[in-house]
Amino acid sequence: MDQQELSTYRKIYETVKMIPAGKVATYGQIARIVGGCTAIMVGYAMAGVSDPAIPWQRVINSRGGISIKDQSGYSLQKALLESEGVVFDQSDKVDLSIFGWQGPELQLF
DNA sequence: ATGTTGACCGACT
DNA sequence: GAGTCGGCCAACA
Repeated sequence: MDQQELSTYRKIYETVKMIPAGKVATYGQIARIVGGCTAIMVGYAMAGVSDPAIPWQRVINSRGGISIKDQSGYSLQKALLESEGVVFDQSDKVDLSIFGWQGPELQLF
């Protein structure tokens, strides 16, 4: 992993840290905000995270669902989000029009 | 080096 | 809604 990749990963983590509690963002959204990386890179970055300061659970897929295949990881993420006030519907999906993070621009206001 | 998979996305049928 | 495809790129065998 060279310096450019480390920089990109740092940006990913910085961006994820900006997501407020009770809100969620999608992999593609993070990738667009960071720039120069793709959604699946964000997924890899989240999988390898060890820093508890990073709210990795607030990153979900574009359909508002959890993408973790591991069952325990899946239920853990869902539980963490529900404890923050995020609501899942009958299909285990989050309504992004309600809980979706609008991006870092919103925080300037 | 090559092929496959993946906590993915978007467009298309 | 479901299934397919191409694209992106890191990790792994």
